[in-house]
Amino acid sequence: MNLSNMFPGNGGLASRVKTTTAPDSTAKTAVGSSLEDCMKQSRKPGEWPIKWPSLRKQGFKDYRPLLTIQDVVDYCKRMEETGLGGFDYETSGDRDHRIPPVDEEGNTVTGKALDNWTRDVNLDPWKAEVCAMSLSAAADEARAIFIDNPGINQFEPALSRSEARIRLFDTLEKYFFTNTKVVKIAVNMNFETKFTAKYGKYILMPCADPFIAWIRLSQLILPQKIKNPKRPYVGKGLKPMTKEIFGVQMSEFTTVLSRNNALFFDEVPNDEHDALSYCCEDSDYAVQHYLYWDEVAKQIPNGNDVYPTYSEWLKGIEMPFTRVTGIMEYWGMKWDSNVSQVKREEAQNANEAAAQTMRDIAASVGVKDLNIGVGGKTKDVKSFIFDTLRLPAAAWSDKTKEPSLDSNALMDMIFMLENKLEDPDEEKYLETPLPEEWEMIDPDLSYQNQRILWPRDYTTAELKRIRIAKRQEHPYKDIGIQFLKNMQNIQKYATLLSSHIEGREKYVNPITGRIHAHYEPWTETSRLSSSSPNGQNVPRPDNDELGVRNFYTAKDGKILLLEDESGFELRLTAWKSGCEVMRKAFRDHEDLHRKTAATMTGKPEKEVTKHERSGAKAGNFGSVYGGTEHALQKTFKKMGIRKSLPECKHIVDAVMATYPGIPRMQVESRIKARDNGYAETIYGYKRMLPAINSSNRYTRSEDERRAANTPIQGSAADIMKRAQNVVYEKCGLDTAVNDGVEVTIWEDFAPEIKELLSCKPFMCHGHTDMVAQIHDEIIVELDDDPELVNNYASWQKAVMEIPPLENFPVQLEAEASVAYSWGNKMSLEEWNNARGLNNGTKNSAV
DNA sequence: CTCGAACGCGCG
DNA sequence: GTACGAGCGTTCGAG
Repeated sequence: MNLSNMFPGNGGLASRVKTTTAPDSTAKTAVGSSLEDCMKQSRKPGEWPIKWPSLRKQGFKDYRPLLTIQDVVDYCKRMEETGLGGFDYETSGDRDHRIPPVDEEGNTVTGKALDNWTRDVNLDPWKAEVCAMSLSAAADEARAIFIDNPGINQFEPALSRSEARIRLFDTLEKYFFTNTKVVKIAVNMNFETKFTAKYGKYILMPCADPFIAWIRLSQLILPQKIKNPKRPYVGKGLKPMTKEIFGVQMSEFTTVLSRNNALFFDEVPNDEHDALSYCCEDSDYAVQHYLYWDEVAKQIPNGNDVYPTYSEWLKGIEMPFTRVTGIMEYWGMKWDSNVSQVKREEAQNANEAAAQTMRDIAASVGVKDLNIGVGGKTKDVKSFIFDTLRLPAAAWSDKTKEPSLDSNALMDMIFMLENKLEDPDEEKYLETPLPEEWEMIDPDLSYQNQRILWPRDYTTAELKRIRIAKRQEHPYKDIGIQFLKNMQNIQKYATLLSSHIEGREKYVNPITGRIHAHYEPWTETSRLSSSSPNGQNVPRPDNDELGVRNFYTAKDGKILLLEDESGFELRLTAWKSGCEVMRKAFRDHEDLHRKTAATMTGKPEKEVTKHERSGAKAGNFGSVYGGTEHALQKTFKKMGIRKSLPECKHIVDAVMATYPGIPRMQVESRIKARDNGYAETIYGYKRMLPAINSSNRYTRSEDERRAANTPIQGSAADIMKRAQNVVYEKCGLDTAVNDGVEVTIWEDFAPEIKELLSCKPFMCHGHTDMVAQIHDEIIVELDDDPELVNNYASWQKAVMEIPPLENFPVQLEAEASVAYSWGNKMSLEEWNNARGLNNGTKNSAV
């Protein structure tokens, strides 16, 4: 073919590569002089000496189309030779969703509105198709496959487009996705995972996502270049990073479209240079970035044998995990709009009733038409409480010093009114017994002057107690309490309504009837975060009269299987702290909270009450966070329990005395973090702690608590990621087998994982689908088939219970529940009984 | 009118 | 000033 057609005289790809690198004399090093500047600075703790890979010169671009299935098979062989398989999809709205990006007046939208349109129409796997894609076996070369674009380079033109697409993905499944000799590389593989799933295929190991690599590495070695640590990916997409690392300006999507008068990529003629280069560039640079950043990652050692460097951690855990977020986003969870509608009206009525009561109370003291707002916390309401009624405040904001009206403060204000307190600090005097003769004592006088009337001298506390007892009731005590209680109500229902009902309902996908929560790994501890809507903060049934979790249901003919790591963070604390008491407690299936309660009360364990145990439980959890008695007191208040500071201190002390490894771990973690400048998880994720050696005591102790907590919380995240990677892998392997593909299992998996992956195929796309993760819990949607459900549950339990390291001192334990709607779950045993399967676990799979 | 800060609340 | 991690809705005031 005549390549000169693809590279027109001016502005062609080859010339563009030259002009972007050559004239820039400063671009001698990989990322330009600014990087040198970064490295010149004295190394702070946690910064590694990195030998940056030298900039490779961009060669002649060998970009060509593949026209037949045989071409694709042949190129897969080529990728097998190099071991590299960059790939990338171009997607366009399908026949039913080709809505032009115009506003109500017919003008083409731009900017943010255009981004939203693209996301909705072109990037949703339920509304769009893969119209073209590319593959790359090496730097500077790539192959494009045009399915829908018009022109002479169409893939298998004799077939219908849908048939061509199906045949293409079948071919890729057989020779590419399941090929253990090729690293499947995609920038933002979350996206590729979703569209691969659309065609029922899975991206199997080994695989990599350079986007994850360059951000994770930047966090460690180029923190100066991350403007917003909470969104470390901003400004770090493929195009800006390619410009920064390789000095190459990649084509812009919108430019390609407008040059070709196209609204959708599949309208760009495939025999134009634009279509070919745009398509191929992404795969080419996916490969180049992968090779570049892996050189960097290899230089960062990890503190464990399983993944000796950051490179192994990235390749084994973190990059493959983008497949997991992708598959969970693809499936989402079914949302029952009918039930939610009924409950929404219920909440609206309750809310309106509370608002009316509040307005009536205000009117009764002469304030007409009080503006309640949605949540009952407008400044008019605040003014009514503190200026009109003059109710005593219970807490104040640190930043603005304004009185607080959160649920704790409301509870405390009611308590203060009931007990005639004017200041929240007076609460402690209520514990002081009131002398019998209190009525005849004037606490404002002194014993010196009152020898005749006072039988004895009184302590300051007693005098305070008497003063409180002698006080008049607050003039607005009754209506004040009534008003505050209605505020509590309105707050509760307003949150449920706006955040959890309306806030979720608006995300229901019209095609699937499901909510596809978004997941991201960019948290400080490497946990997942979820958004749009957040799928990880749905109210628990014990705290939600409306039962929002029940709006999430299994599809007809399916069940939800919920499997959680029991006592996850405490088990990891037992590992990390080396605490023998804790390890033994888990080994012998003792009740850890009861043990703490026994220390706390001095009672034998079996005499501990439920109430005492729940106090100890809060203390045990608090210890994982480096907690103090102040924080514990707050936690109790949230639980509706009032405890004094000394009581809380007593609980904290009891935890430390029961499990002496915990305070030891806190000290050790702190020392280690001071030396390293970072905290590290079980498999090697590192969190920088820039203030760990700060002279500011407050910020330093913040980082010290993080130093103790991150290895626990982050290790939990690492272990969940490994488990979910295995779940994705198995579903992909079994699905491929089901498609008649011969599969092999990636050699680098640990032996126990290999064993679990190689059991008889029983999973399948569309029948055993991972739909959510909530930090210690995996939710899958399974066919309502007892044999499948029991096989799956015990298989996944085995995966979740794999010892994280050799000779791991604590056994992980996973517990399975089954639900038809999320809020109504039963144990697997209960479900089996309900299905008449008393000896449920027929374990043919494991 | 838009945007960010502050607050408050849901989750593990 | 006193707990780790996260996202979202409301209100309000600044620009």
